[in-house]
Amino acid sequence: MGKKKVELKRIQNPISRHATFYKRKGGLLKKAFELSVLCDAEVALIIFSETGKIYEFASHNDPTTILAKYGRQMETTRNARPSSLQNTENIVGEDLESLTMKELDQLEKQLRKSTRRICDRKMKIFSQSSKLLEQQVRSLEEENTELHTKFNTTGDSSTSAPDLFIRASVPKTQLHLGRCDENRDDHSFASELQ
Amino acid sequence: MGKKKVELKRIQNPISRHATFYKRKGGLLKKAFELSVLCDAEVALIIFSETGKIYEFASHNDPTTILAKYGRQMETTRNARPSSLQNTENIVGEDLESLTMKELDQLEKQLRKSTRRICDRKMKIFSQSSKLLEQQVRSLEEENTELHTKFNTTGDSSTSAPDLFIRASVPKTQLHLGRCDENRDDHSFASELQ
DNA sequence: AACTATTTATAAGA
DNA sequence: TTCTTATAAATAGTT
Repeated sequence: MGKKKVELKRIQNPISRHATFYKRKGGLLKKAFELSVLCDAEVALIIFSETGKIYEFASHNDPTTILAKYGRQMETTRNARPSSLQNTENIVGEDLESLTMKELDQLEKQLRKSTRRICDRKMKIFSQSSKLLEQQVRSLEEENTELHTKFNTTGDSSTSAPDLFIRASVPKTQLHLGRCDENRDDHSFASELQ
Repeated sequence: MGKKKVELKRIQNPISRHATFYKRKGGLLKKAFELSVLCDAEVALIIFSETGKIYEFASHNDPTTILAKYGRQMETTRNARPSSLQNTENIVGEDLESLTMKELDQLEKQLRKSTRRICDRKMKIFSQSSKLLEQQVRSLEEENTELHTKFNTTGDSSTSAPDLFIRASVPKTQLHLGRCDENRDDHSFASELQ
């Protein structure tokens, strides 16, 4: 729609290209706005110029929110994908660019779960070792007391001092630790999308 | 551009509204495409119809990627905001809708950091208690041995058994645990946006 | 969906 | 960029 019909290909002359960009950008934004008003539709439009300048239009919410909604919709639409999620471990830090939001979310969930498992495991190891150590202490104390009684000897004060300190710094309630991150929120990013 | 000039407001008649949506949607998508080709610009357009149907156009990458890029750009643009991040604790689980991607990212980082701190703290407490318990065990063992030697008595086998088990299940290397989640990736979501 | 009468967008030029 | 103008495109109302 101009004095001449234009071919649909990249405009070679940089001046013309920029001029056309300026005009058509305005037209596109205007039409996006009109569509949203006339038809009560949700519209998000983002334009990057060659120089990286950004132009946007969003009808109802901000573009990010609309993107989120878009991402959620896509979840249900895109059914079959190269299923790269089976061997999750290999993906991390590598091929993230090619993953959908849903896949990234699943990945994050798995990583969180793994971290939690590791943490749980470490806590369990500690908890067990503590239990055994305490058991050993009790056992030795008993034997010790027995020996003292048996031979009528008085206990050395240097051995009972640390015992008091331990009871003060590690109360029984702290030893029942449960999960490492029991308070984490279970709501993942994608499931919060609106 | 039609037989009559139209007022810029929601079209009341649902039939007309839908017809107009259908036509203008096509026009908008076409123009978005043309702009991207003619001017070599990156364009992302997402349209939701009243009925929730989704229509999209994305020039270079998929809309998600372009919108992610948009989000990153916005970070540097949007400078001053009602600064609700000072009292982070109050936000979690409440007002998330109103936050920008950057703010959400900061929030996530803080939560992760908090979780890590809690975990670190728990590990430290355990580590210290373990150290003290081991110290106590050594001390008691010494005293015990001393007593046995002193009175020429043989040690009870039931007290030395758990000791062996502990050494087997909790090797020294495991006791130096460092951070609870030392292997976590430091790359937050927003900083990965391209 | 198709058909036109019109309105709008915009290419080229200043 | 911004304006002007000739022309191409889009589309409102109708079938």
